Amino acid sequence: MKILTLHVDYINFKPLKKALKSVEELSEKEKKGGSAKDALVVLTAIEKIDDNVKEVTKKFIEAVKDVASQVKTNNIVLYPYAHLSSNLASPALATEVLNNVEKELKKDFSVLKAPFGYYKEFEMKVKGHPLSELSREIRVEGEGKEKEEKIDTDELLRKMTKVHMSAPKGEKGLKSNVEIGRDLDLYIVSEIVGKGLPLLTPKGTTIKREIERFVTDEELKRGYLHTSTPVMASSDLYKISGHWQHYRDSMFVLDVRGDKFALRPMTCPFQFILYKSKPRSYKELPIRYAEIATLFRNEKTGELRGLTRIRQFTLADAHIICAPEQIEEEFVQVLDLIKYVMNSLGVSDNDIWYRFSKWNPKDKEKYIDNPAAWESSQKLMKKILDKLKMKYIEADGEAAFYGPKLDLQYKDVYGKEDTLFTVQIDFALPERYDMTYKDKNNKQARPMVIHRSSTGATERMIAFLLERNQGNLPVWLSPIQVKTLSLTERNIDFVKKLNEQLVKEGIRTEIDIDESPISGRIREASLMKIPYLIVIGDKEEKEKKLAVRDRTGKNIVDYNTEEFIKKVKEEIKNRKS
RNA sequence: GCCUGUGUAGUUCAGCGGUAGAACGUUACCUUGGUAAGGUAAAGGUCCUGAGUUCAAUUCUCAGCACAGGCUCCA
Repeated sequence: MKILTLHVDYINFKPLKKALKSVEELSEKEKKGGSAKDALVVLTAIEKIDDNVKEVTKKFIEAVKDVASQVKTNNIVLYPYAHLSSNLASPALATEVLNNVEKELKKDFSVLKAPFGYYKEFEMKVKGHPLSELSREIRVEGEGKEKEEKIDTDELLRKMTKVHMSAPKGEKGLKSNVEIGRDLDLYIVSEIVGKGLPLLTPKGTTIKREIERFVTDEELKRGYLHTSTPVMASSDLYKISGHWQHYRDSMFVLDVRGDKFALRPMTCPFQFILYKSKPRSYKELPIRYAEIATLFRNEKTGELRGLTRIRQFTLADAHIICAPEQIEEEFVQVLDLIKYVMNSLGVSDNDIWYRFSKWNPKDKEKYIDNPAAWESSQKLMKKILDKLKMKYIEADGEAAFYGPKLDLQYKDVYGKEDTLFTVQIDFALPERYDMTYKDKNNKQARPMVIHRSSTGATERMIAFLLERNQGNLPVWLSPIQVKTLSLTERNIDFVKKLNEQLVKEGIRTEIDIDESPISGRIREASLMKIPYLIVIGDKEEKEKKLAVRDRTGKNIVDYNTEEFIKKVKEEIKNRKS
């Protein structure tokens, strides 16, 4: 990076036209240009090698602070000035550095930034004292030619095996999902992978898969159409909805050969594109698009926790596009689905409460400015809730930026509140995306959209279930459903054969043919919260009976093999909790 | 992002200004048992990383990284 600092009596500038195609449009305020008095103008050229944004920013701030303190000014004008270098950075990198630098400078100075990527007219009067004109070259150490990246394989390998799974006990000594996840071998957090990116083990993955299979099958029965859309898209896609403007800071932005892309933080626009791919008739509505969607949100570091708040997560997401007169019925249907899902997963009404999340008319920044639409959609939601005689609390300022929400809230073992499910009525995005259909009178009409999740984020749901049940998952969700243990060496063959039979029936199993005493092995299996343990000794082999121990340890019952298989399969099928 | 705490064996943790310990787990051998811990032995460590103080740092100081809790936020 090269900078030229000028201490001026005044500077005036005004953008005239774009110098770069890919550059963002200016706000009305920015179009008018800017001016400052008694300021330090920092003409700045960002170069290709400035890709270590953090370090470059740090050095830049140091340099500017140094000069500013010498010339005794608190006003900084950050002025992108390409002409200082012949080795310029990509516009994306330059923008990133400039934004970052601006943010940091604002902590200590009054900062004015001239727009990047525009031809600008400007005039200024430089004071002329010895320190009024200075140039600096900002280099991060080890950069440039010497920047052969040194890879310390040993260090990286050490980091790779470094697992952090320690957490305090919650209220009443309950274990958190982190502790349970560690003890039951469900997931790990590896330092080398990165923050908020847990790795599910085969056992953890089993739980996730079962939940997602269940909800997919149920949605298909209820008329949802499942889609499969990309996990990234050009930033333009998110600009239409306003997500880019609202949430840019918590999106993962990528430079794809000079174009700006982002990993998707939500599914809406993708499914809207599918809707818009051809003209729609009222006869097609409602269209219910669903997707088990992998989403990415660059949450702030302090917000990340266990499986409840992570940077990549999976949402059983859906968007119901319907005519305004259908919205009430669809909303009711969504609630019915959620109730069904809750029931199947063993989430009771005592675990959660309903929050009717409304906008805050005073917060113009956060919410789309359309008071009439807000009032009418909130009224509609309230009407539905009251009609269903639901108990809920009202919360101002908790709505999405595009519409009111019904959130199902829960508390984790630490007593912290979080959202498990959410249903949102959206009046705004259909308009922004210009979604239409032909109504009965062959007139263009505007649909409404319900955004909803049927299990919430799968990872968070798993965390909730683990904490709620302290690891004792219902049989259908248990990673291992039946474990068979041999009492002596003589029983190993029988155990193996029995296990094969169980596996063929679609039961998830493990065997333990260890030669240590049975009590220790029972203990080990109990700690893993396996629903059924079968011990096979000579007696069982002879009598062709299975000695089955349930998770409570209180009942040890003899079954014949067929009976037992039937029992377990039925429990799985009925999702008995 | 802010505040607080933590980082030592695969895991959970103890410990200490003079380069380390337990339990569980792992492996081997012994043990052939009846529903929550059978015995013995061995292997396993850059005490998170970097800088500073010091004759000497895993230990003290600072910075960074990661994890956890609280705040804030959550499309």
